[in-house]
Amino acid sequence: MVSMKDIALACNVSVATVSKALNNHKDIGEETKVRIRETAKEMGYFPNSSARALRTNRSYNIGVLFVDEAQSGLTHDYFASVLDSFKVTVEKHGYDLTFINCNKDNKNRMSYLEHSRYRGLEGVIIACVPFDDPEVLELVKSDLPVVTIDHLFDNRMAVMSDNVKGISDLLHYIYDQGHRKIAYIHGQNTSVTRNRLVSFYRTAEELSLIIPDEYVVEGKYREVKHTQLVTNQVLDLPDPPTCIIFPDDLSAVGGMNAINARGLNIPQDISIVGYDGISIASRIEPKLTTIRQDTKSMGRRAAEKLISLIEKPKSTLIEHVVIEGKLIEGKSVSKR
Amino acid sequence: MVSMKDIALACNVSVATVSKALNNHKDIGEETKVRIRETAKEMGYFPNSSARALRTNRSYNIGVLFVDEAQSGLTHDYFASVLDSFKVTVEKHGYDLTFINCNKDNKNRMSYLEHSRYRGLEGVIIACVPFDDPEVLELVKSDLPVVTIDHLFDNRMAVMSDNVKGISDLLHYIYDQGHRKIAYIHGQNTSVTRNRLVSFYRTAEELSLIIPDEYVVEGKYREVKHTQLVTNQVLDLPDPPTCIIFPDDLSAVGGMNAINARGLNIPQDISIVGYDGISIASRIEPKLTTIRQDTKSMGRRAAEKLISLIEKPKSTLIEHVVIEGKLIEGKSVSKR
DNA sequence: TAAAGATACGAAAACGATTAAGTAATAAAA
DNA sequence: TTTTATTACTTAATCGTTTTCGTATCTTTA
Repeated sequence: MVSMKDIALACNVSVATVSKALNNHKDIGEETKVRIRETAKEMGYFPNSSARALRTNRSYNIGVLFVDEAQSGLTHDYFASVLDSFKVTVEKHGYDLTFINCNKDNKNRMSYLEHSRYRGLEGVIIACVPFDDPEVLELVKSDLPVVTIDHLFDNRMAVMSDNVKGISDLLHYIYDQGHRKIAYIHGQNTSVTRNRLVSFYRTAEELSLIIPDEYVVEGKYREVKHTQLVTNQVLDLPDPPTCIIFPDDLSAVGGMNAINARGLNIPQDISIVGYDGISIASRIEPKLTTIRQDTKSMGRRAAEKLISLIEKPKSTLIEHVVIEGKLIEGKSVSKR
Repeated sequence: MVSMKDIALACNVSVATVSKALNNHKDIGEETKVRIRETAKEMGYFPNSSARALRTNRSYNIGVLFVDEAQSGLTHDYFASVLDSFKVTVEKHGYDLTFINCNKDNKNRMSYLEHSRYRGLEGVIIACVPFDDPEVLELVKSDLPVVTIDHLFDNRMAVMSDNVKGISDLLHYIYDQGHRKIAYIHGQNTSVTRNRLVSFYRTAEELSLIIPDEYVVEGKYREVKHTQLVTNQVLDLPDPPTCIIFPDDLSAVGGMNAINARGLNIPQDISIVGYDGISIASRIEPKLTTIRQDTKSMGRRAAEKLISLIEKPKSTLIEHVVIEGKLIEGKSVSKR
């Protein structure tokens, strides 16, 4: 590896001069700068990030904390898409992305915070984790810049999908199609779910809809089997709904199967909607009516906010960015 | 941040002693070691990876090169799953994962190799990229340990899904169900596709199947729209097939839609199969018959091989690891 | 013409760790 | 008892940068 020393030698200047030339300091003569830069390029020089980080205490490295049942949130369409957009944006600003080790069964492992310090990470994006995990809390309480996705912590930057508007839009749409008996199979008890539920009931009230308790049941996100069970349970009611809201697109597909298995047709016999707007929604038949979350904006905004927090901590306002989704009209809701 | 200096001061020893104690060198007294370790823990010490990397030239950091239409391969189910398993395994061995910046439109950007050197990456996993990209070739030709997924380079470690056996199993299965008129909508011209095609024709010959040229057409991986087009083209043939093999599960869903739109039923009127075995395959109705690629093994083996290459370059055999997939029998192929 | 300022560079310390080489002090061998 | 090993440390150099503080040379200004 060619270092500044080599360039200094080749150019007959000191290492300090090389450093300053490459960093465009103003106390180096113009022709010297040019000469040094050219030699650097010729010799194939690239800085050593470790040395630089050691000296400047800046790693230009951002941590990613994604955990799900499969250890990382990578196979989770929605979060993978947010991460993707996040990655593109931080890279534009010269940062790299490193995974925070979340392999809890390792010997000698560090906590998330310890790991972040070890790698000199300048900030962390947290998504798709159990937010009550003590290690997550340790991270959130630290002085490290942090942005969370779809979860609110006091005094911490967060980027949220607008679940309130999402559910409201969905319910309004279903109502406008003429439905009055609407069930909601919601996900497990998380802040996202709670927000959606609140919005669901509030919107129902606005619309003067009567929602029997049996119409609102807990399902599981992204679980086909369990969703089929719950769907059947709802359909077995003496007075079944004419439309079901599922926790997400994937479980909606599960619901679809349960419905088809009963010989019912979507949307003639029963209407359904999903949530997320992942690719599968538009690929199945009938196309699923759903809320497409704006993962691209979410990732970008999260990145911008985090970088701002890193680079100008004083002047950056801690806020909760809420990103609206968009209703995607498929063919899964009938007009009544 | 507390450094070795602080611990040395607190323990009344030199920094060197601290370092050796923490790294368990044998020339430090047992009680001194214990004392130092305890103080380190109490003071909340964690090593500084930059300093260590600078000095030892070992970063314990591995690069990930994943590119797809959405900039990274993250939203690609199959590859995300491989990466996930890869990540778990490298973390078990104390390595971290950093993305290689693949934002081609950045000013001042480095090539993949330059970026790897800059970050001191010790090895790279390459997947889901255009393998004829000059930058990829530069990386592959370098002295950096590299493992590729689903692509072969001379003298380079590769982990491949067994596409030959996969297609063969699939064709045998379809044949055993009584089908004789089998079409193959294959993906774009890549090495994976070529392998599958060779296997398709060879197996057809084994089975004495006659495959008219019109039955083998180029589709696109993971493209719903285009697949629908091609599917219709095949179904419009004067003598249409009774079963269609699609390039992957996602495009199979596209094909399904085209078939349904014609008023045909799967599998009564026409049978179909996919490839990949991603989650959607088992969630749609009818369940898709497909080849589930063993992404978990692929990721794990890729990690083990790469680490072996890093830690004992001399004794590590460069080889092409081939991982078998498994036929998943759904309900999308009828018995004739 | 002397003092002050500007310009262009260099010397050296520092970041936090690792490690080869050296050195006391003690134990074992001659 | 002297020599040699062994043990348990320390010293100091080093990795590749950045940055503060000098300093020599040249240009202005009084």
